[in-house]
Amino acid sequence: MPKPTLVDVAKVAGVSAITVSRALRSPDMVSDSLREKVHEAVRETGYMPNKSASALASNRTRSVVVVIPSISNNVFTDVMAGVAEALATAQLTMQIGNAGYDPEEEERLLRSFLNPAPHGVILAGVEQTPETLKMLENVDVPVVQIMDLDDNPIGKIVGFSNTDAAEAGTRHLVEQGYKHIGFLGAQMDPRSQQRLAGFKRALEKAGQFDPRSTATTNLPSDVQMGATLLGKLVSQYPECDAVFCNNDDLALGALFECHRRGIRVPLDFGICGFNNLGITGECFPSVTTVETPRKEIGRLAGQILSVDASEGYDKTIDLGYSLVQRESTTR
Amino acid sequence: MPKPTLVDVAKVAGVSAITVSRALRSPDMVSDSLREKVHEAVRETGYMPNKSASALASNRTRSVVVVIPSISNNVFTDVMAGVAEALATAQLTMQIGNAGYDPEEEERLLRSFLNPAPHGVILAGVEQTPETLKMLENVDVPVVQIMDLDDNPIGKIVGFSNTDAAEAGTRHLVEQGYKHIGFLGAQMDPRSQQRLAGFKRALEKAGQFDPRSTATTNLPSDVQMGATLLGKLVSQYPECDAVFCNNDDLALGALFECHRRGIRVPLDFGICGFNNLGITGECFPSVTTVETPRKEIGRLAGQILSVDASEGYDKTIDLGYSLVQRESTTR
DNA sequence: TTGTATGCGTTATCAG
DNA sequence: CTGATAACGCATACAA
Repeated sequence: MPKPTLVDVAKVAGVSAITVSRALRSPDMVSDSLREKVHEAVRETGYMPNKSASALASNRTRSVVVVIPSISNNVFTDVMAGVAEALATAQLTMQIGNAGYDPEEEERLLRSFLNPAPHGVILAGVEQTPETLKMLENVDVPVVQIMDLDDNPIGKIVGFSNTDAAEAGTRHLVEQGYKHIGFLGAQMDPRSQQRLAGFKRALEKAGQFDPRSTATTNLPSDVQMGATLLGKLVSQYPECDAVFCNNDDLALGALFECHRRGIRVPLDFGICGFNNLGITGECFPSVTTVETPRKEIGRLAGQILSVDASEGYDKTIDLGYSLVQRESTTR
Repeated sequence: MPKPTLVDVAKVAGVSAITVSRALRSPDMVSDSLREKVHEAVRETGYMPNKSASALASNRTRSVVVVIPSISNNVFTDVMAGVAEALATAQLTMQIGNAGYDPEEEERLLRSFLNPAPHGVILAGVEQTPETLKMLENVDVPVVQIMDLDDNPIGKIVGFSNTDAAEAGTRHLVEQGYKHIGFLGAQMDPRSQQRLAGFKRALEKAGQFDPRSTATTNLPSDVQMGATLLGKLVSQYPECDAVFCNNDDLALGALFECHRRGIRVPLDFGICGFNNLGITGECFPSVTTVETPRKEIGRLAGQILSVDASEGYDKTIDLGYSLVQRESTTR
């Protein structure tokens, strides 16, 4: 008996196909006795629902599309883990798209993922192309944006203020008595730009901003780039005695470069990272960083899309951030 | 005109629906003139194929299922990136499952992913449950196993010898003159066990194996665990003057712990990691490691599943490994 | 609460 | 090379 279908199960249970369908999807629309019979028949036949047929008939899939900027960035794998966790309890699956920090690619991916309509969509940030917005509207699918805040999200948005978070990290360096603080940034996407703005704001408030203080690139962010950018920074801004880094990768690279150059951290030079990606807490010296609730963001986004009526949630949800002070800024 | 279908396109092109279908899927079954007309009509209408309908009718999807042991392990995100790259050119998508190093969970995931049948399946290692094997056989879907080697793969297998790779790393430590070499291992899955076997083999060949030399745990592998395990190792094996680590995370943790304890690397203590995850090349001192061709493995697995007849490929493909010597073992 | 009829958009099959 | 017709397995709308 190859691949039992609803009809096969129905025959075994002595009911109609639609009753089986209902017993599985909306158990309380079916009487207790029939529900029991149906479940029994399902077990007996080894029935597995055919997702394509279901999607075709209902014009909806049971999967949530998650389009992230980078699959090799641990920030987003943490988010994905959170999403997966939330979706699992609702019997939903996750369809991942890797947009490579490119809104056009995001659009292309969505175009291919939107037919038939998925159960929901999770997107990073608020920089969707106009075409993307139109598509999303046409399909009428619930959307959750993440990793940022906005007063007018497509659907809902859950994240934190990148500007405020970066300001807090920078302010911490100021409070520790560093006088010439620089900024390291790679992969300068919109949220990175916001962090740069937060950095500037903190220094301007402290009256310490110097135009030579930022070293950035649009190349991908990694440890090596952190070392490179630190070199660039100290050569263009020799008085520099601390850095706020856009990302923990860069902070580690900066730390290692300091080791190589014999610069003492935190005594001569302070380092603050961003995200709290784990390793910053273990290296020597350990690195101060701004922790972001990545997994929690993913989980909440997944949760919102799991429930039928997401009306219980605010349209903008700020999950905040927190400063994790460690050795690299404690002198 | 909401959601144009094949029929809509067919009307515009003045042909039948099935011709449109063919023009898109098997262009050379259709005359040049009609093919042109069809493509024109597709553009005009903005047609996007409905995957559910296609899957239902053909009983095959256009997506490749990839079940990996951990989504937060960069080893596997590198693999995924490779797979995605290969599939993109063949208009295939990737469906990811996160099995958490649990064959039973792998089985559950596959069960839900196998109806309707995907275009192909990629699995890590060779430790599938008997039920998984049976399911795979019933569905008759092409399977590629990765990250290991085996003479009797389910379908094809592309990877490298974990045993040989670990032996090479350990032998390198021997050759550098270290006399009391230990092993650090977390998340002791089957491939980790193979590496442990390779470690032992190298030391036995050198006549240096000591039963106190291994510190392992089944807890997840991360930098912190590397530090913990190093502590355990030196307390149970005080003469220890080098470690081969099952993973770069552990190697970094060991390195940082050496810093904290004032143990000089590489002078007093040698460290060799596994995988070459990038950061090992940037830290201070940089860490020797055994490089594994993760992305290439993913890419090749994706490629094999992209072509109709994968007969051009051997059933077992060994992509090898290579030792990357750095400062942590160079004295 | 349960069942009947019908259609979802595509592809397989078989004719022409 | 092209087309007509019939599935594919399930869910929606309505009826009972």
